[in-house]
Amino acid sequence: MWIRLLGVTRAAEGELREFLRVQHGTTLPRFDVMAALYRRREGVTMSELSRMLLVSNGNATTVVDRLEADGLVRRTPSETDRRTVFVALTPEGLAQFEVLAAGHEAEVARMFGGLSEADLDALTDILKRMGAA
Amino acid sequence: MWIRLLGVTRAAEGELREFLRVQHGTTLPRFDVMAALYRRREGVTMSELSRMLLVSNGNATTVVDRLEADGLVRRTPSETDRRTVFVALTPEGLAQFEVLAAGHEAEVARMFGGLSEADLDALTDILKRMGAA
DNA sequence: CCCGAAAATTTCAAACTTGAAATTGTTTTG
DNA sequence: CAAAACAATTTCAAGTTTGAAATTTTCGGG
Repeated sequence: MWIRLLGVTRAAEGELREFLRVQHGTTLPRFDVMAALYRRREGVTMSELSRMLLVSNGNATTVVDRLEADGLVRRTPSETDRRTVFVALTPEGLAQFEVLAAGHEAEVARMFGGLSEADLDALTDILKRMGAA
Repeated sequence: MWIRLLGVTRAAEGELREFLRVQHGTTLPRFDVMAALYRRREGVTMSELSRMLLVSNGNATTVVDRLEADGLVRRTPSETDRRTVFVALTPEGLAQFEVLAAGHEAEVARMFGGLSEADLDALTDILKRMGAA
């Protein structure tokens, strides 16, 4: 079961990676960061970001560094705690992400188009319980 | 659904990575390669290996390079086609993998212990159909 | 107030990963 | 047969990822 889960996930990730690269000239980690920042429009701290994406702090730092250099993301120091930094999408980042997201959505739908509603529901339900454990 | 699938898989991968690192001083990619070679005891070509693991050829090369340097894996040139190379576990690799595999098995069982037999069957069934698509 | 523990982030070295290009070898076809 | 197409592997540069160490800052107890 675990082998199969890993296989399906890796194959899907590979297709998404390919899609983002060929159609949009970007990468999966960049997309992941932008998606997290899109869901939390008001901005998140670096720690929150790495927890959301299940990656290390150091990793979040380098991806954000690159996005910031490209003007898609902005760092804002906290007023109340000089250790923390808030990260948020810039207007350019927001605009670019909305294009990406539409394509991404369609690509995911295409990849899992073969599944019935019942399968999707059953799968979501089981995964929810797995995540809770 | 996709988000949840990715989340569950990443979390499980993270736990396995941690387990392999702390308990056995090795890494997930090394384990993956050794597991593939264990399943195909007679040896596989580099191309087969990267197809089995869903990674690029270049990636397979570097992981095998390291395992070979550690004496866990052996490269043997093909007699009939001078382009291809067969990779297989050495006796040391085999012995080490059997220890790793026992721990890995227990760790996977522990991680997914909360699921019922019915859930496991349903999940396996759906994943099987997804993989076929 | 001050010191040590804890927290947030960055830095760093090492490993992993990708995709493209280069290398070498095989096969097909004109 | 020779040239072109195809195949297997490695090399390479760039990016990703990790976990540990370093840095800076906050916070709590003495």
